[in-house]
Amino acid sequence: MSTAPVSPPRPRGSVTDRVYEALKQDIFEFRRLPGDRFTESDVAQRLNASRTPVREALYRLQREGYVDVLFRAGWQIRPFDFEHFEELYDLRITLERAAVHKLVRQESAEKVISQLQMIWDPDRVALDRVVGSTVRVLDESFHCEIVAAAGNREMARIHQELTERLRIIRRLDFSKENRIKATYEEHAEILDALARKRSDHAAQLLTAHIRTSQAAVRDITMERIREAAEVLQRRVYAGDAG
Amino acid sequence: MSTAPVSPPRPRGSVTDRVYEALKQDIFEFRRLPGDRFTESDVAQRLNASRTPVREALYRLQREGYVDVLFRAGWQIRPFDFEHFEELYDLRITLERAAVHKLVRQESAEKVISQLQMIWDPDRVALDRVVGSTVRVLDESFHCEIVAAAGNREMARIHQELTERLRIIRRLDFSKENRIKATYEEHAEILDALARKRSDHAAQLLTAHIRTSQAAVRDITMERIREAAEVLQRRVYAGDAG
DNA sequence: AGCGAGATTCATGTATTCAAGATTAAAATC
DNA sequence: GATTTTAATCTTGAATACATGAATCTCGCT
Repeated sequence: MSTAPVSPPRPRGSVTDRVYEALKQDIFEFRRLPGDRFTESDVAQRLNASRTPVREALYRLQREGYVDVLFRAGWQIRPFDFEHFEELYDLRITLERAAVHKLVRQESAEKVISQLQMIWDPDRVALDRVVGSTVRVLDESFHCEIVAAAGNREMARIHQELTERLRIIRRLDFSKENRIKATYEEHAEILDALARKRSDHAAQLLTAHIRTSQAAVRDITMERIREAAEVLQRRVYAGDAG
Repeated sequence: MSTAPVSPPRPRGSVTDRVYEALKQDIFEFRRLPGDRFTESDVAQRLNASRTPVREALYRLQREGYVDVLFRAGWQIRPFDFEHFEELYDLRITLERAAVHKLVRQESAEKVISQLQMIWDPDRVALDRVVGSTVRVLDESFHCEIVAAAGNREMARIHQELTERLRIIRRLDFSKENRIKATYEEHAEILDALARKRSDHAAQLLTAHIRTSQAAVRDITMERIREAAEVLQRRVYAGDAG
């Protein structure tokens, strides 16, 4: 017993992975809307796969909270539940606050912090040229790297999952330039506090930073969902629906 | 769109669920040891099922961190990684501390706290008659209910998962009577602090409580695993192995 | 005996088929 | 016309069959 693993893990290019990513994109791009119902065979046919990998992908998405299975009656995109998103944000704050406090006690902290400071120096960046989608990716990695650097792998994993689940609404935050500018400034402040080992202050700034983003997103989301629904509706009436 | 779900969720008695529970029990009871390798067909034959539900159960267990799939080379019980358990404990502390601070601000707090106080009053319980396995269940629900009462469902869900994953080693904590007595006293103290809305104090007590349990478990676990391994070995030599 | 090439076995990943019951539509009745 | 009954359809859950490639074993060779 206790033989070490010898072969590589599941290959990246599996059908299951492809279906999983495609479905997730569909949900993220609002091509499937909260409440929409569909069947496994539907998805299988659309994505040129059999039901087996489709089912595996759907179960993964179910565990991650994106879809629900209705016993012998198809699947459903989990309806938007804003209270739930609020709770996700809350949990994110809890985790990142804890991470900050852990981080200042790690030896590797300085290195990570100074690396992040290179990226988030508002003076070195042409703020009016920054693209929103890029900032979203950078913002995600800012928060994830802070948590990862705290040294608790499980915490980092949960936080990573949270980030994925919040992505669907968080990216709306970077559609306005003032939010982009604010993000740079706030990140710089947080890093400054971290560099000085002022973990309490850093945690406080981080909390405010996330809360701001949370509030901004809350304002925008409903509007966007309604827009997407209208576009789809129009497509349906024009006879262009699948 | 937006049709409400009409049929009940997946029935409890599904083959997948049965296989899932059986495998988890095997792992918890040390009938399958960390490092052990096995195949899907093995499990299917043993549990009288086809490979399909076995695979679904295994993937669930994989996501929860109990097993690994080796590409085209079978499955493996994830080797014991004590650092990882330490991290799980750490995360548990983080979540429960946050929950305590949230809890004192909830209106429903008083009710939950006084209910728990009924259970964990050391004066009302014949401590020498308490059974370890019962205390473990009660202890789990003590911590879970505090987190649940804080009002963040996602936090409660993650905490619940943590509890499950730690169960395999946590139950070893209640095999000695002094730990049982200490558990009652510490829980009572925590509840007292909560009732007085001293969340800082409660968080501090809770942290110490969990750390104690963590240390006690750390001492016992290795010994137990070795014992289980010896028993199995003996069975193998006696020709009684499956 | 030690070693290596090739065939074979066996593993998971995927596709297909079968089963049971929920949904839906039609038909029959009041 | 409204409502109940019934039959056809459709859905997921589970079992089985097939494909692909890794691991292993055999057999011949040095």
